[in-house]
Amino acid sequence: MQSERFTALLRSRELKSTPQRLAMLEILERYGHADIEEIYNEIKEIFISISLATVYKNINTMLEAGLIQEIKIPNGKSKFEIVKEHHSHFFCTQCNRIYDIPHPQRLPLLLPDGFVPKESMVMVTGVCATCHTGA
Amino acid sequence: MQSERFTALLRSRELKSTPQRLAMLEILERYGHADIEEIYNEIKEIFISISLATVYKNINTMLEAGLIQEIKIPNGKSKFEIVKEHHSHFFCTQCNRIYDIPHPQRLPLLLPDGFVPKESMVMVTGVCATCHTGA
DNA sequence: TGGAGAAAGAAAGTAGTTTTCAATTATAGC
DNA sequence: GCTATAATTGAAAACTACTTTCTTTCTCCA
Repeated sequence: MQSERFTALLRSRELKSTPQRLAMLEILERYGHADIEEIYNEIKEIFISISLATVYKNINTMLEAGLIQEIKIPNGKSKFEIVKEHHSHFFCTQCNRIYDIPHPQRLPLLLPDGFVPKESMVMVTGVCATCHTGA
Repeated sequence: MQSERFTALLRSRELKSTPQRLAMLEILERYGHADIEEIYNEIKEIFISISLATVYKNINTMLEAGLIQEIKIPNGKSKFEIVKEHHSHFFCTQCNRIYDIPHPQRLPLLLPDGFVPKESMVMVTGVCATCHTGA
């Protein structure tokens, strides 16, 4: 079953596997990228009395565990995604959707002497194919 | 005088040149990158009774006018900077400072068919020279 | 330099997020 | 499977960041 995977994922980071967390991960996987509001609205369909505080707490717990990551959106609310291979993001300013795009093989970065890079993030804004072809 | 420049800058975007806005621009220039709190604390030294609402309103006004821009910080508060030539950012996770770095000449991006890029942002995290050499 | 319109300041209001605490639940060990 | 323990949940209150409203003051063009 699907949730076995997420249970294993949670346990691998010493987090308890609760139905609420499993549902959140399932939603994140289905959406690809979702913000707090989207997650809360979706999960309420299953757990009618879930608290928004639980959603926030689990987001923070899973962020700290490195299970999910935050994507800061230009002039918008943060979205979250399950951590996977390193990639870049395309943000469509028309439909507000986020798309994963391959991360450039080599970012030709010119860092000043002594600067030690750890991670690089690329965010491209523009218009996606669906919006552009006027669908 | 210094403020003449900022007055011209504000007027070029049809914004009135007020002492508060001039001070904010001066602070932004001096800091390079500053968050709301830093701006507010600095400007209070000059305008003891300035309202935080004024700072927010001016930030938003100048953002909309394209005079300044927001930099979203991984796990941190947004910083603001005066708009200048396109560049990338380096965020030192040790001292929390932002550094401007040259934007890669050519970002080797692989966008799906039909996607039209408009802007690209690169954020590099790591440790800056000052922190790395243990200064 | 007078007046229209914009901006400032103060205070109240809103949104988003975190904390607290009692009750419940997951899981490791038996 | 059952139990103990520690973590998680939900509800409410609290907190922080930001915006709105309203009145007063300021900018700047005629």
